[in-house]
Amino acid sequence: MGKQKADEAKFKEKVFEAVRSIPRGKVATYSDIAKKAGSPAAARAVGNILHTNCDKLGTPCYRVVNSMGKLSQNYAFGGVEEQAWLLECDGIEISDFKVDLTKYRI
DNA sequence: TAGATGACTCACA
DNA sequence: ATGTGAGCCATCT
Repeated sequence: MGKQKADEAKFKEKVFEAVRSIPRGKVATYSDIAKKAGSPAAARAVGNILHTNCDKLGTPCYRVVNSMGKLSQNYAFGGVEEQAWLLECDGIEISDFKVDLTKYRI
């Protein structure tokens, strides 16, 4: 029967799945991921989950940016420089550590 | 167990 | 247009 813990774990899994589902050359916002995970208001939780896991090998968390298209301000992966580099590798143009959501947002 | 934290977002002044 | 405040959800201590 539905345990609360299982539900939370599922949310986390969904978040990762959503992040992994971001096509190459595109980016998504925390709100978008949260929406896909089933909780449109869990943008904050999404960031925490990615931070706790930071599974950059299986989950391209570098394709996740905030609503302003700006990269993580806090310590992530190894610095926004790393994230910007990875995004550029995907063909996304970065300007002042920001991406054009009108162009690259899913 | 409850309280505080944070890779966010929106609304208002 | 810029700055501040409150809301929301999962994780950590």
